[in-house]
Amino acid sequence: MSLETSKASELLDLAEQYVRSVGYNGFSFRDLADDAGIKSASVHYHFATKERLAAAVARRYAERFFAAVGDTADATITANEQMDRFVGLFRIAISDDKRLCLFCILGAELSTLPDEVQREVRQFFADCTTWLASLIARFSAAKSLNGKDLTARAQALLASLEGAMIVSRADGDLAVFDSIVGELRHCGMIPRK
Amino acid sequence: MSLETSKASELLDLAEQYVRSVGYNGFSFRDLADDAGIKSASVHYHFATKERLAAAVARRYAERFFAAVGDTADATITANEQMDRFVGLFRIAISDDKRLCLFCILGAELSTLPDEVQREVRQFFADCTTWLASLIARFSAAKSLNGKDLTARAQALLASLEGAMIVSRADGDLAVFDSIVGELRHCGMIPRK
DNA sequence: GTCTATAATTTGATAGAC
DNA sequence: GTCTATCAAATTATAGAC
Repeated sequence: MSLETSKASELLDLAEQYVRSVGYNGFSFRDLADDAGIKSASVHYHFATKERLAAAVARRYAERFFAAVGDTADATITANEQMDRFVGLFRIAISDDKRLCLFCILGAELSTLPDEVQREVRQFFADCTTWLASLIARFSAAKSLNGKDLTARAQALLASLEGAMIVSRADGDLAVFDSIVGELRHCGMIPRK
Repeated sequence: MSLETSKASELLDLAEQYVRSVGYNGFSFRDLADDAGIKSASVHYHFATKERLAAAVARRYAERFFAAVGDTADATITANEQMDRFVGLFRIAISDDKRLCLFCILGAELSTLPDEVQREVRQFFADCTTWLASLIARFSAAKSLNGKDLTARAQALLASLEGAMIVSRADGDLAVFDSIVGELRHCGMIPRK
């Protein structure tokens, strides 16, 4: 269960790719083991159960995500730039083969996930909403909004981006994602200072 | 395989509920059979394979969906009312226990679905985009938009609603869906004549 | 850390009786 | 139309050797 091991992190990488492609119920320990060049029993040495593996994948994904977008209190980056970073992370996720953002697919699968994984999913959406509300508050156009309005704005934008990945992948064209982002900017859902 | 049979349509009902709750990979023929009070072997009499069952569920769902929203050329209903119908169908889907719109979850699972089901998913999103673009065109605010712009608008709104269901369910509060719809109206993504 | 071997269960699906 | 019986394969997971 040592996440320091190179094999453990390799398994996390592979598991993340699997989840983002086919979901939690769409891959097995054997698929994972084959890709990693070991036996499925050996996967259990690193991660006792599939639930713990998926929870570890989710936690690492969330940590990296928030590390990548940065702190909203960071004064060395403009609100515009930080919003571009945020949107950019979703674009990177969808442009990676035919995959989605991890929490988009886990969110859709929510009620079939083990408890520990469900908690990670809910936590990510909650944290993401908080982060986004805090960023939106930095835009002058949002100066008149109270906390509840900011949360609503944040959830709407988050929802639009998650949905954009699904619609874009179904169409098979990354341009659809870009087109939707363009609409979100145009209508002010993605603010511009 | 006779979809006229009452048992076949009961199985479609149950399968639809399963897919909308736990996805295509989240339930088995035995789960379905138990709920229907028959044996799993008997399910195969009505639907030869899981692929054909899921495809039938998807086709029926799409047919009912477009029948419920009506024809965009129908002059007996205003564009406002028809948009409310459209949004309302998504709200009904999410307010049904902890379920999603069928194509939201199938869209997320896309790359793990059998070919026939994948085709149904792509078809629904394509048809839904066409329908929505045609409706949006009826609003005066969209009079200056060309076909490509209308498609982009339609895809953006469709994506936002699909994502709203995921985010709302993760939060566990239907009010989140309503709040997001409020934002979509406010920013003009959902037009108003 | 990885292996072999295996357990216990579930899966989608088929054959054939009633 | 539904059943019993069964299949082959896959699943998560464990025990114990190396």
